[in-house]
Formats: sequence, structure tokens, C-alpha cells
Amino acid sequence: MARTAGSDGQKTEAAIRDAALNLIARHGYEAVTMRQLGEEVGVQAAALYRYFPTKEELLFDLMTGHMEALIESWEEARPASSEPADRLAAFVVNHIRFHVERRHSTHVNNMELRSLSRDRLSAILRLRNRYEKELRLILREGAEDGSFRVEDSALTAMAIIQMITGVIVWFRPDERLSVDQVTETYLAMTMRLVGAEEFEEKKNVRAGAEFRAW
Amino acid sequence: MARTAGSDGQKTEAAIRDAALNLIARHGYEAVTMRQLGEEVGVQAAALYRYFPTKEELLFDLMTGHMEALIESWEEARPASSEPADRLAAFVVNHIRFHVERRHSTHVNNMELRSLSRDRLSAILRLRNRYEKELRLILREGAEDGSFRVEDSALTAMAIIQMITGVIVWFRPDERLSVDQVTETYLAMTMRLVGAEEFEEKKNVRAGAEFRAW
DNA sequence: GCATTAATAAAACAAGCGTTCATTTAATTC
DNA sequence: GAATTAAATGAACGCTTGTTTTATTAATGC
Repeated sequence: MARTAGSDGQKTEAAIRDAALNLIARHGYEAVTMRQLGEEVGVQAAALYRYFPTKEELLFDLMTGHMEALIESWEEARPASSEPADRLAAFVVNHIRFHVERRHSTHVNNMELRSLSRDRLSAILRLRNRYEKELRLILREGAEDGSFRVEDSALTAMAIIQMITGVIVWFRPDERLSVDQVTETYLAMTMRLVGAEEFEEKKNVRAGAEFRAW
Repeated sequence: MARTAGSDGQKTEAAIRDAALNLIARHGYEAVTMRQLGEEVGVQAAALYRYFPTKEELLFDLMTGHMEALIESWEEARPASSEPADRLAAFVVNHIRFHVERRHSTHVNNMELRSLSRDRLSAILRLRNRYEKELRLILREGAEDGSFRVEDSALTAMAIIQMITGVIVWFRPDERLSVDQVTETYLAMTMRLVGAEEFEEKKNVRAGAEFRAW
């Protein structure tokens, strides 16, 4: 046998990415074999090499795609407001939504940096830094204009990112907590963490009695 | 050759644990080979099997050791005070100190859960839960007696743990930030996060002018 | 100082790894 | 409808993996 009926390169490539994210997120990059990945896609291992030259290149492709999508998602979500509190709120909400929607991809990006070669690693770190810079800027400006209380904007940025990315480690939407509820709570915690004390009350005024402490 | 001059089982075993933590933290469990580990210890790969029956058992031993040491460290650090704010502060300080002192061990415990078999995994998760329960209790009691503002104690516990464990991902003591400074800042952020507003002022009163916003 | 035990080396095991290659079949083009 | 291109197969390559076996040496107990 060789080419199979109904086969389509574009679909296969997408299926490879999808299966790779699933498998790597669950078992780790090193533990996933090309044969295993091929089986998940429904293809021989050799066929994978039509689409990705090496296993590591596939990993790099997945991670780059994730970071670029994250940056793009923030560029679209970034609010018109110049108020630090509004911008921070938008950042947190967008970040959580993005990562909850892409658990596998996020796991891969957080866990598999060490499997990249030096050059590819620093390419990913550059993208990361570009994203994190956005948060540091918000924090710095909020600290300067007095709306936030922040000891060290770089440190606080890391703390916030760890906290809000950590959602995907434990959270699964269930009967007790929905994505919106979790997002709302993380937002409130973040605002208190940076000492933006009036934020919630102002929001409550705007939104009427909609906010409830469940 | 066979037994080498000056060889000592206890020293070898400790050296294996040490080398394994280092290698696994840096390259990941799957990527580390028994031959590589043997070389790091200064011993043939086969000699490792005198001390650990399988590679996975070695991993499990490392992870169990880490969790038991963490639980023990908290039992010793737990303060006499019944004030939720004091207990939370002690928890955060102890947690950060412990994890900064054991970066490698922490990395292994955070990253390699997926390499454990079902039974061994749930044994580690039981230890984890025992530890996290301590934080949840502090938060619940603080929320009940009005000293904290916490929307959901389980969720907040996870958020805090993600945040304060995340220190080890980015932090290296340097000329800009010392361990104590970082700990102090994380503590302040945690206290604001749970809405323990008076904590810092009270502490300042106790400690005089020692606290400074650097 | 002899027997025993602990610690290791060295070699071998079967299985599995990422990757390459020649080939075959399906779809597309003209 | 023949020629071309795209997509995939199946076998093989050389190497590495975790682990086992066997043999040998050093330390220990009496």
C-alpha cells in the first residue's frame, strides 16, 4: 500500500499538530515516539517526515505557534483605555481565556522548553519576553500614577503570570466552578495583589448588582 | 575490575539521589539515561540497580522524599499563633525558603508526575493534598473570622501555591534581589491577595522601620 | 587469615528509538 | 488517458534504551 484514498496533506498536517499536542501534553516530549504519534494520526511514522523534518522541529513549530497566537490574541484584546486597572483587567481576562482554551498547547510550552536546542530555545524566550513586557509595562505605569501598589514590577509580573497560568494545572470546568467564575475570582485576586483597591467597587457601580460573591 | 577501593554503599546511594535530581531537573526524567546517571555518579549503570530496582522507582523515591521533607518542614515551622494572618505568613515564608533551597527537587516534583505509574502517582498526590489542606484551612478560618477576604478557599489556595512555587522558575539570587527581599515581596503580595489589609502595618509597628519598599 | 558479604565492572539482552530509502498508490494536470 | 505530482507505505539502518547476568574485587566479622 502507499497513498491512501481521500488523503489530504493539509488535513494530515493539522492532524499531526493536534495529535502531537495531545500526546506531548500528556506524556511529555521525550516519552512520545514518532511511531506512537503516527498511530494516533492514523499514518506510518515515516509519513510524519513529509511535514516536519525532525521531531524537535515539530516541537518547535508547536511552541512557536502557541506563542504567536498568544501575542496576537493580546493585540486584539488590548483595550482602548489607558487606565492601568482596565488594561490589567483585560490582560488577566484574556490570558486566562486563552490558556484555558488551549490547555494542551500551554502544557507543552511550559514543560518542554528544555527539549529545545539553544537557538530554538532563545527564539521562544524572545517571544515570551515580548508578551511579558506588556504586563510589566502596565504594572509600571500603574505604580507610577499611583493606581497600583507594586514593590517590583518585574517580580510582580512573574508572580501574576505564574498565578493566572496555573489555572490550567488544576481547573476543569464542572458543576462547582465555571470558567467565568474562575476568571472573575482570579481577576479580583490580581487586583487586590497589586493594591488596586477601588477597582472592584467601581466595577460594581458600573455593572450594577451583577457581581456576586458566590 | 569489580568493587573499587574506598567504595561505600551509603555514599553511593546519596550520590545517586543527588546526581539524579540534578540531571532530571535539567533534562527531564525521560531524557536522562541510566548510563548518563552512572557516569555522573562515577559508576557503571548496572551498579545503580543495587540501590534502586528500576528507573521509575528511583524517581518515585526522589519525589516521595521531597514531599515528606516539605510536610515535615511545615510541621516544624507552623507557628504557635492561631491568628490566620500569622499562620499564612509563616506558611508563605516557609514554602518559599524550602523551595528555593531545593530547586532541583522542586522541578522534578512539578514536572515528572506524568512519568509515574497510577499507584505511585496517587501516592504523591495524597502527600500533596495533605500539604495543601493546611493552606486551605488557614484560608477558610481567616475568611470565617473576617481577617481575610477570600472568594473560594480551594481556588485561592491553588493560586497562592502556584504563585509562590513559581519563584524557582525565574528567580536566581543576584545583586538586584536577595532571597529575603523576594520572600518579603511575595509575602506582601499574598497578604494583599487575601485582603489581609492591616497585616503590613501591624508588622511595621512590630518591626519598627525595618520594612522598606526597595 | 579465612569466610562472607557488599559493591562494582563488564558484557550481553531484547526491545525500541529517530530517521532514511525505495517503492507504490491516489489525485491532478494537460 | 497518459504523465506528473502528492501522499503514504513498509522495510531497514545504526544506535540507544532499561535491565539482567556473571564474574571479580574490597571490606567486614570471627
